[in-house]
Amino acid sequence: MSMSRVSPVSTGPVIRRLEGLSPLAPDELALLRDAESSTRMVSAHREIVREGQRVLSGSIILSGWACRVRILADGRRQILGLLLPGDLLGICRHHNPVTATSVTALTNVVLGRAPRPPDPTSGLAEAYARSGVLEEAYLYRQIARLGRFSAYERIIDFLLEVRDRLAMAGLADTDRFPLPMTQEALGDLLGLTSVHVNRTLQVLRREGLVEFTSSMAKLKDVDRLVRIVGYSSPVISFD
Amino acid sequence: MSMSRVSPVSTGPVIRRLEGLSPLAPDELALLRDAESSTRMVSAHREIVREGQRVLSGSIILSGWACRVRILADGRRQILGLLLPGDLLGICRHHNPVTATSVTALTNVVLGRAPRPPDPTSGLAEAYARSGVLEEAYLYRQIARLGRFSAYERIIDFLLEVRDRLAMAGLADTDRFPLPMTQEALGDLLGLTSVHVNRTLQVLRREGLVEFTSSMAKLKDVDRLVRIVGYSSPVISFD
DNA sequence: CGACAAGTTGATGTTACTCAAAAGTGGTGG
DNA sequence: CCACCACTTTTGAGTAACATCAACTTGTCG
Repeated sequence: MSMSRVSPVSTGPVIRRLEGLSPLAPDELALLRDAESSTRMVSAHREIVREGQRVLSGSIILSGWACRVRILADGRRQILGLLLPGDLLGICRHHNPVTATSVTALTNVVLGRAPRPPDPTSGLAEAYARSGVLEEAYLYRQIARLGRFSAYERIIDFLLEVRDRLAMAGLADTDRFPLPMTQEALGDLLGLTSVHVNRTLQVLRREGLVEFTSSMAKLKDVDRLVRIVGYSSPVISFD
Repeated sequence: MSMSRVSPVSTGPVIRRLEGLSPLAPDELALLRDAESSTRMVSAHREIVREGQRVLSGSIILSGWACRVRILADGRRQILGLLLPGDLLGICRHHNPVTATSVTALTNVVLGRAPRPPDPTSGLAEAYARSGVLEEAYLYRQIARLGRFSAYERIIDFLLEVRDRLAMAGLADTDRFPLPMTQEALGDLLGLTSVHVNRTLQVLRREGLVEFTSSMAKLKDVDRLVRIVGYSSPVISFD
């Protein structure tokens, strides 16, 4: 990835993120801007797609947070992964007609229709492919988190991942970013109870590692957090 | 999927599995049989690919068990997912050059070169695509297992998944199938210590739910096991 | 037979869950 | 503006699940 490209200040999260994944031609940028004109709104807690439903067309998250979720027979809930602004949803990697998971809005969400790439070698197609690779990487990270991390580590690792992901869409400072999730939802994501999330967050605050104010998280010592969990950003390619 | 197709008795696990995913033309079957002639052997505990390596070409597992694995900085190990006979490995969904995870042989493994599908609409391409969808479904299941299941439930759910997957390759009876993993490895997969795996297996045996003999598992009451964890096989499509 | 890996057992410690209630927060309508 | 409501966060006390440590036993294979 070129390090010298300067992004214009005014682009939205979608273009920001996808252009960060692969350089886009002017006509592809135009396609993406079109996507932002035909939108679908989903309010918080509503379902976006239901597990087992046929996939009709791909979408992009223009704003808001959503999650893939699985509800167990006895009501337990596991959030499998997050979908943040600029993330893609329902991009058929061939023609798999059925969704493997339900997707639910965590906040109010605005969806756009993901434009079909002009051809398979276009920058947009490449960006979609890399987005898919990243999504897979987040799943692997989530598995390692749940399997081998303590509550304390899970929360730190999660915060660092979210910061990284939001930064790709231009939505995070180096140390501050929105975190519009209840402690209940955090528990469902990290395999914990909301009570234990609460207590662990208190520890992190008391240690001066993080701060939370009105749906914003602030990481007060990123280096230390990174060292605690051995965090590293996923590598996509060496091009 | 057609229910009336009768598989020949003598096909290997690869053809058995892929043909179950999508009907294959005679020339595609020939390609797969070729794959079984140029093989690579990897002995147990050896690495098959290393995280961050460039992906050269896709492989198929002809025999043996492997796993995607992540090692944490302090040596903790998490097995992210299993790769069983007939499973694909390193199929580029576009040209993602880098592996997201290491893959290690759990037993001696024989790999074949995955033939390139004649064209994107061929049965083989469809089978590869569905195999990818399944792999994703197993990741989601693994997340839910680690996040919301007890040790007892994790083991049951895992056994049912393995039985399903091996059955697709013709390697499982309804109630009996190979399970060539140490309790240590099971722990690394299910986010538990080997000691706790051992104790939980004892409970399952005492309850008459499962039996283990020389690397084979026998499920003695599948219905009850299915009900305990609310198990259901992943749905691929409605074609 | 010997050696090494795998499985088993016991005692103890820690992490995280459960249940229940209190305190804080934000939105809505009178 | 205030009263009310639902939701979220916080706190406390007790408990269950799982980890840790260390030893011992069993199996496997040269």
